[in-house]
Amino acid sequence: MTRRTPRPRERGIPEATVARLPVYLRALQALNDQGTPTISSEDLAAITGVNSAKLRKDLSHLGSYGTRGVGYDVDYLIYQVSRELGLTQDWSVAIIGIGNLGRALANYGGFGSRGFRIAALLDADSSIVGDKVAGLPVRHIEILEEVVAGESVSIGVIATPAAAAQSVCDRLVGCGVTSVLNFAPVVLNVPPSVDVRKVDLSIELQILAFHEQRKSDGYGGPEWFGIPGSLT
Amino acid sequence: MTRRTPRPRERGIPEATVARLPVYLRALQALNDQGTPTISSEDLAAITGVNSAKLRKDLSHLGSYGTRGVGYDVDYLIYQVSRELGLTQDWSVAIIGIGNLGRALANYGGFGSRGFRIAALLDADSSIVGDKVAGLPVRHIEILEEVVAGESVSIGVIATPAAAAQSVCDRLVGCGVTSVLNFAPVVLNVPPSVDVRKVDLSIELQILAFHEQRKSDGYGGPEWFGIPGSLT
DNA sequence: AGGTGTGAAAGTGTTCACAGCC
DNA sequence: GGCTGTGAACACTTTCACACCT
Repeated sequence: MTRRTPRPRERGIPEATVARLPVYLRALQALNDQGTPTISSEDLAAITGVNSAKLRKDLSHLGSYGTRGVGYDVDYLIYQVSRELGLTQDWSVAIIGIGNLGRALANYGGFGSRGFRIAALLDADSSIVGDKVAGLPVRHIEILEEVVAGESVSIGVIATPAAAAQSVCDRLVGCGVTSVLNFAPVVLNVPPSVDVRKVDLSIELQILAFHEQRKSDGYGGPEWFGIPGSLT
Repeated sequence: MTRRTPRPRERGIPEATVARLPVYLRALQALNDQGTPTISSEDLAAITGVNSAKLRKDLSHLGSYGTRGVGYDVDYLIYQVSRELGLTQDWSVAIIGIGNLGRALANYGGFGSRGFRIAALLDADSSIVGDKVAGLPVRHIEILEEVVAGESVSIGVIATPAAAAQSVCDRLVGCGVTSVLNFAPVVLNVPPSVDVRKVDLSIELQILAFHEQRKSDGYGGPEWFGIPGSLT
């Protein structure tokens, strides 16, 4: 039996692990930039703010890439994590909605180090269509399907007002986009084959407010101390 | 024994529940705007994209606010959820780093319906200090401590370049801010009493790329169908 | 000695299914 | 009849602790 790419574990990296791999990757790249050749799970865990056992278990899902008594080779681990995350190929991204936020996203140069290419900017407002933002022309949303096909867009970033988000999403899905990053404050309805991730400023603030309230509440005075992990 | 506010459950709403309450709240407000007086868990769950049992369990952590055979009173539930999230009081927010993103955040009017007030904008770049953004003057980061005290800031939003984020965070923590929303792509080091939430564009894209890769991989063809919940 | 990889235990979160109330 | 609230089962995640390798 021959297999060209020695696939580590046949399938199923836990979602919680996937969400942390980018954090490890960033730390590893920083270590690499400063010339560190190897790193122990203990040290990398400290840098990324996780428990070292968790880090080792996370990495073990990719395969056995560490050396006992030594640690992990930074370069090699960068390669393995990148590969697992699919960053060895380039993904074309379209940003829809070039308001304040869309502009900020377009200009956010380090859009994840490498692996992503902002391929198109789209907006419904004719008065900004044709403008250049971050070196790219804003195109009219009318030709979304055409642009998605022409640029092989595989990830759509929705930065429109809430009211427009679902219909933009439907059109993206309609022309084959199966990954969406949604900044509009609405729950998007999509078929189960489509992945949606949501970034919602006001939700984050509300979660912070909840905890902030607890801190200054009557609660927690007495039992605050001595309960390890009562905060987190 | 007298208690003015009838506190539902003495303590400990699960973190996962807290993260969903803002989503329910937004849906409830939309229902209220369109005049819907009551809603069942089934219907609210459909709108917010969760399982109805989960929704009921989430709400049960706040108390017994539903009516069997009927559903939940929209108005009353809005009040209870808002109160639990601490939105009955106003929180002052400072945004540090008024680049593209900071500007977008400052202009993002519906900053969580109500409950939050953008109290200050700060930046290190003297050439934009004094400019008005979203009706507020940009002030110099030198006077951060003064501004935090003067405006009673309780939530700091870090929208600076990565290199500046930790030192800005330290200064916020130093003058008593215990809630931080971090947009800079770095892991912030804070004492355990401080809550940090992170919003990271490139991490979200990388997670999407991982799943996108899996979809177009050799994997998943055969066992794709018939496994309920194999995605999500 | 030093540090990875991993069973096993503990902790969290989700879903089912139904008793009980309206 | 319809719908909430919740015990119990299940699934996922984290953490511990240590065997095993270098």
